[in-house]
Amino acid sequence: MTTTEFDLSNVSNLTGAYDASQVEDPIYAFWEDNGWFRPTGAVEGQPEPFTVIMPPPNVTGVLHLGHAVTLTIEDALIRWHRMLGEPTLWLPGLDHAGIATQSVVEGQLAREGMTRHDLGREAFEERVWDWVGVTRPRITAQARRMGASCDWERTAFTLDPTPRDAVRKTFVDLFNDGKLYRGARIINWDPQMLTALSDVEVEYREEEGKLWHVRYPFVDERGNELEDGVVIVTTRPETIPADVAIAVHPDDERWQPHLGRHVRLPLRGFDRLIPLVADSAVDLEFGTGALKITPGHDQLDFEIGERHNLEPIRVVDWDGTLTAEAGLYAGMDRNEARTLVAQHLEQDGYLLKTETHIHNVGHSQRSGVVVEPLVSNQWFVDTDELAAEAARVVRDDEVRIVPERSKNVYLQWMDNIRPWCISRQLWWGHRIPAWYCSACDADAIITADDGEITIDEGSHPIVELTDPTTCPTCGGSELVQDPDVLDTWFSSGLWTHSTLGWPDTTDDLARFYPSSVMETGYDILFFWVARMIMLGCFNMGEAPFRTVYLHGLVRDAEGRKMSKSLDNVIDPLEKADQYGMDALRFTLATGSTPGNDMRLTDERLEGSRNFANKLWNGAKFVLGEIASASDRSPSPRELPYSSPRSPSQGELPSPTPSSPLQGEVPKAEGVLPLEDRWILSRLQAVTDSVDELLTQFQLGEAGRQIQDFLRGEFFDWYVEASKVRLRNGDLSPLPVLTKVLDGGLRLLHPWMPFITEAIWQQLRPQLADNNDVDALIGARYPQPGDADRDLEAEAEFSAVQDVVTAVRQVRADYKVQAGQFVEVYVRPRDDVVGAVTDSAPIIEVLSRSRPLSIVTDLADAPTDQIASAVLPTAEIILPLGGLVDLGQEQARLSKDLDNIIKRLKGAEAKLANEGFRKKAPAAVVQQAEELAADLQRQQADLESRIGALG
RNA sequence: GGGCGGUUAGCUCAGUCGGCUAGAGCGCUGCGUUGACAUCGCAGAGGUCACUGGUUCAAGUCCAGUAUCGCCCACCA
Repeated sequence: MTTTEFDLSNVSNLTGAYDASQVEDPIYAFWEDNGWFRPTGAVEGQPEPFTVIMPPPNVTGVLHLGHAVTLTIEDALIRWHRMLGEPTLWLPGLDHAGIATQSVVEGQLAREGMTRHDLGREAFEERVWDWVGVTRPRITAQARRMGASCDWERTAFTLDPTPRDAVRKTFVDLFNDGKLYRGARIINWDPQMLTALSDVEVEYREEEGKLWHVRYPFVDERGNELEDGVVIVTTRPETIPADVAIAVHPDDERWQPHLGRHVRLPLRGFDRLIPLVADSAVDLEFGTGALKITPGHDQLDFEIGERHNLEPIRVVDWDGTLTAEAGLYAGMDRNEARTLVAQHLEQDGYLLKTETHIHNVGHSQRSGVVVEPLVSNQWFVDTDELAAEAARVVRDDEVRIVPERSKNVYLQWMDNIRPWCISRQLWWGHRIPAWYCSACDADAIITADDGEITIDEGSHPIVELTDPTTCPTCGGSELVQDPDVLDTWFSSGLWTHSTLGWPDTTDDLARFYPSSVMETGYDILFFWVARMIMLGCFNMGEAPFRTVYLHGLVRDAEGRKMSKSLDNVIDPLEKADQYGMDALRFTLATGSTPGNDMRLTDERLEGSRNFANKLWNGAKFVLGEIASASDRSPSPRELPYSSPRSPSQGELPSPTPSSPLQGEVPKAEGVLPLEDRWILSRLQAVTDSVDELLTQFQLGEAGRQIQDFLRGEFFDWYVEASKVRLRNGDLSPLPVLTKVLDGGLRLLHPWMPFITEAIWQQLRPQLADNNDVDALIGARYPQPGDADRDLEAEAEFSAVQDVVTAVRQVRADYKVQAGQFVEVYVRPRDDVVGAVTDSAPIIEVLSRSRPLSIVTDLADAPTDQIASAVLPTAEIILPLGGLVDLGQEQARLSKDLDNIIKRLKGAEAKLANEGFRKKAPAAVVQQAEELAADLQRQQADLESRIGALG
């Protein structure tokens, strides 16, 4: 692959700290211009591709934190697999988002004093397309800023020709299969958007309402009202005009004698009689045990009505006002009517009681208004068989859901699924591909004054793959297309294969279906994931992805869900401007575990930014040293500590590419100093762990471990230790510095792609194997088994760290001046596993800035005016002269001793336990024995130290 | 009504297969004008792992229950 060079000189005048704004855009262009986002290694017989189909953002939206999480996680997964050398495809796209987009544009029109009806259907659609023309590039630009390494050349849109064909074919196939039908059912109606909704588009919120106790009087044979009657409770008295019965439980003894009798509607202007029927759906515990049946405005009542052949009456109109059926209440808003009806009931003596009542009220997810259950002619998908298969593939683990617990949520939903209402009375979306014959369906086709058409009951839809021109029944050629559009999730549900060319048989489809991971928020598990699995299985005969990864919601610092009304929405791009995109990504990726919500705070973002800065500066140091070494070659023993051409602060020094470091890191044990062996082994340890974690989708933990390694081990210890060797010209640490920095950058790249690439571009010429690839995005990801762990070195260096920390602690305790020369006497315990066998690393870490000398024989140590420390692997003495206070020293050591004794007791108790010795694994027992022995030695040493003080 | 999740340091959160003294960041205390970095370094303080019981040689981790906060689903009007 030919690539253009990434030139950091484009990144002008970096001063001070890492400046993400100077780096991110050029790096992104560098990747994209060099084709890194296209699937790589597209060769037959290559590893199975790793594919992610991006959840398409709403075309009119702006990128919010949910998208930011999605893009971060998917990009990290994609980059990891790309670096593993697998062919990777990340396919981006956008969703036309029917109802959401239409409501945005209608809002714009409203501000101009218009409605969509003023424009008419065609002009309105044009208007939306214009708007989409503005927003579409905006949202893709935002995704680019995130660093998303997706294949923009394959960008899909749900209204593109291929997804359109996919919708058409799916609709026809479902119809011909009998899984799609049109009919009058009770549906959720949005009286503001004036459209039907599916069940999942209704959000239930607890609200305080009123529970009215209303008496429906019995009448005698002549129709005169009697004193007694049936008392029901209702929350919606305005629907009384639509009542068709009173239902009670068949086992309810209170009402059995009255079954079959009639009561009269207790409302002014109504003398309609309705029967008392029995239905086991009635809860005899609730209220009075009697339920008014209003099939036109309640789901349960509709079902009861069907069982008793009771025709629904529609008393609430599409716009939420009352219909002519409501008599004197006609034309009133449903809430207004509710109040007035209650008032009348009270005045007329039918209202027995009013109580407050907390109940769940359904609101339209989009408009927020209270949903009205209405009987309406709509298109439905019969989901029974689709759901059974969709449940099976998850139950059989053909599709794995992460986190695992979401599997139950999914299955429970699938097992209780109801028909899916897919028609929407909107203009923006996929027009329903059904036609009606003007002749045959003349009665069903209703044309309003403004020319708009609705299709009534009893129609005969013509559903074919190509637009029909003649009626198959009468041969007539006057056909009318269904005016409605499809639920936006119908086309999104096909996304997994419509983006790959389906219904055509394409190479992409063959190669990339099913995709590897579907990553999205758990909040759209039912909306989207469930539908994709149902429709994917139906169309393709195979589940659309192997794994579903569900991430949690991003909340504000107080843990609240972000919402416009709370005015607590955090703009990810604003945060990226402030802290850098890598910092934002790292924060989002490491901020939570799969499926758990996270809070985003400035403190966390700051922490990530500081980590990026640390990395930048650490790399700057390593690169600077490489540059100096190159300038002053050949003799590494004569390396000056300072660089002759010291790079200006903040700028990454550019080592001369023509003089890379000579040689690979020596492999043979014993050749390398301890700290080299240690850091290389630790690098491998982190590599192993990260591989394991990523395989389990634990991106957060993996990212944190890499951070801990780079900061807590590489920069804090290895780089510090390396400085002595750089200064005194011993065996150069540069090969190891280079190798570990390289490894760390590779490991971190999926989380922080920009800064790692920027640094790596400068490091690349120094790498021993720099010929294979010239961008980190395509470099090989470190693998388990790349190197052997060196557990001995890890143990021994750990002892070095203990010694160094102990010396620092003593110095801090006695407030030894930073520049003050101090000797340190160390007696390593060479009889202990992991003991320090060589004092050089201690010197290297410690002597960086604090003059000291190390004497490894305690016999030579002074006995007066000393501070000391006892470690499992060594004993330490520092002659501090007048700084030492006998009482303080005694207190310090006694505290240590107390601690040791406490732990020793615990260890001994454990070992004394017969069960432990018998049942615990031998290694664990041995470990405990060694610990006890260590502690005993430390106890003895401390006691003798304390004794010497007296 | 059913289901799920959280409860670990002052705060926000990790903690993988049950196993050494339970970790990080922020905050806090002390020291530090270190030739990568003050967006920093070093050292330190700070924990009954919500509670009760159980399993186990061993429990933050597994089981049962309780409390509490949150979420999802559901045809109690």
